[in-house]
Amino acid sequence: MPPHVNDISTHLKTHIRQWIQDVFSTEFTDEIKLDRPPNPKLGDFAVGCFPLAKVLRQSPVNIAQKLAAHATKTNLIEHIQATGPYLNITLNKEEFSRILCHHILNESETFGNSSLGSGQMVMVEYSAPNTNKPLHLGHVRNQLLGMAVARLLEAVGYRVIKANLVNDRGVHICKSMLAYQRFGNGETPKSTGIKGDHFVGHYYVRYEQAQKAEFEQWLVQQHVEWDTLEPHQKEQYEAQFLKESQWYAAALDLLRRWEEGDAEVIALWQKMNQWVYEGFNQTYQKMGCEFDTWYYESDLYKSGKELILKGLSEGIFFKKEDGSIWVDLTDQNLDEKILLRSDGTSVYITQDIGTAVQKFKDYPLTKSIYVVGSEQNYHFQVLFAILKKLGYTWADECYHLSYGMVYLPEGKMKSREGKVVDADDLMAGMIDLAKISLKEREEERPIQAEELETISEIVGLGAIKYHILSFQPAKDIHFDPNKSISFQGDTGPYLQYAYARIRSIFRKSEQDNYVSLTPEADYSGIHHPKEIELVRKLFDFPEEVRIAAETYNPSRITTYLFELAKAYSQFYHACPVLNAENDALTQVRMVLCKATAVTLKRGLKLLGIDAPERM
RNA sequence: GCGCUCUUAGCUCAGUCGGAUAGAGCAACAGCCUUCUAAGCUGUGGGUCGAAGGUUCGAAUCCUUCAGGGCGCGCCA
Repeated sequence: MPPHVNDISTHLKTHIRQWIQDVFSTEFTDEIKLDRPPNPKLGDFAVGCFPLAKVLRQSPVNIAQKLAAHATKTNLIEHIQATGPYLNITLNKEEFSRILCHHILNESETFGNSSLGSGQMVMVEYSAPNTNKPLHLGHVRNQLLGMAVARLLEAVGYRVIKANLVNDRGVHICKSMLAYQRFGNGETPKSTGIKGDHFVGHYYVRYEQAQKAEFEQWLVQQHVEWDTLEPHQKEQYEAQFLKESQWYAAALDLLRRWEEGDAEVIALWQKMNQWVYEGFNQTYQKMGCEFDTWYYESDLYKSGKELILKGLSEGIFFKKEDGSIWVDLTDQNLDEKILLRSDGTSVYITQDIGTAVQKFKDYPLTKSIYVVGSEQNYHFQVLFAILKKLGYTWADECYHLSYGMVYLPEGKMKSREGKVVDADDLMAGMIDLAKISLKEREEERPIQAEELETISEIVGLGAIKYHILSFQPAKDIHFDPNKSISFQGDTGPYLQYAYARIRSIFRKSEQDNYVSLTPEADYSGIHHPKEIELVRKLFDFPEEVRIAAETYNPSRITTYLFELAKAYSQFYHACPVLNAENDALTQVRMVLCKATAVTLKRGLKLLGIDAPERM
């Protein structure tokens, strides 16, 4: 085998730089961007000469022509052509595919990985559930995003700490506890056969119902016609009611006793939270969520107070007449924000300040990422600004990975009103649909009962995960449970199907040599446009992983994988593998198939999606 | 009212540093299973990139204004 180029893009960029040096006697130090020409006939790569035009004070068309006239071929570079302001480069397909396939098959599980983040540790905080109700579609988005970003960062070399910050205290937790005290009759998840988080969530709903009934009765006593009120009047009445509500008072009393350490209340709290964790863990396991460390608000809710007092003594914060402590962020286009109440107790952001500091004490982090919905954009601006004022230089390395709201056809999800898509229901529903689809195909593709279960789970979950992750994080999702997720077209199962077809080819080959197949082959047979398009797509994967990781955007990967699977499906249709014209062509197409399978599996893995051996 | 954000085909979404003719999927219509899985492939129709200005050789992309949607503006979390 002739000596070959290790890194195709480095080879191209080095040569392009050399040509620029030769023709214009100028060293071009900026990044050279390799694009793809709009029409494959123009070449495999394109370089726009616009950045050069500025430096050289010549038209990009001229530059492209001069470079093309001077450019020299190599083993890899077959043809260079100027088309308008673009320098189009056509590679020798035998070399291109040979180098690439060797690389992919040798790398295998690590294809696409890089070392951008080596030596750096980053924390990704995600999920952040409340322990009074089950996980819903909003958590699903959060968790899929958190896991995908964690995996992407690992792929580019970061050491990643996945953290869960559990909201396990507060009046909302006490509400479900109170309802359980009053209606529970000693029932347990075990005695009722209900998953623990749903069991507790049921009592939270019972509380809300009871308080709502009390409210309606109260309105009658007040002689108020609710429907005729203006919004601000409604707010006034609601506030007034909360002061008089027996139910709310009882919940607050439980909270007070919890904070005092009342043994009976603590025991109940621990028992009910334990039920919830058991339920959450089932959901986490099914979704593929993992955590390296857990933070609990019950441990942290008083933290941050000392930091505020220290900041006060240093003149960073100020005290108002009533004794409350504030920070003035108006110089940063933000407002004044309260940090400690007049009675000296913490507010939400006080605790977040303490927790942020704690994370950096616990781990030598270089980055700290918060996966939290866009409704808290302002909160995090304020939080990071305060940390910076306190003098923490790492405040600049804190990043709010904000994601858009999830809307149902009837509007925003409201858990208090039961207007949610439950995470467990969603997954079970999609798995059922996948099972139905598999059964419909049972005649052509017989399937055993056990395999039916595992494959429908892989496919159903794949459909959800792909769909949710295919949106850019910042964008809102309008989700229709009945219509949004399908198994056809631009979907998770489409990618899984491409993978399953490859595995099927290997099973049908003389001996299933998927594992043992080496990249040794005669690549001179590669010439079909669909083969070449597939090779081009495979080449793009590492760059896509890099961009997705740097921008915390898994939807780059969904888009890429769909294009890869589409290129493969077209190849599959046009280019017989086992029935190719000759054995050498079969061999090299097998290599292409394996390279595709490796890449698909690796890409799906980054998204937390499994690749089924058959479907 | 103030701040942030979004608006691309009937629907759901891509579109990298401003660059070649704005792309997919779904839905609709027309084809393809005696060849490796038809959850697939091929083809057709479908666009004033919310509107108007501006910057630029060049704007879906940057700036301004406007319209419409969303989120936030608690001694809540």
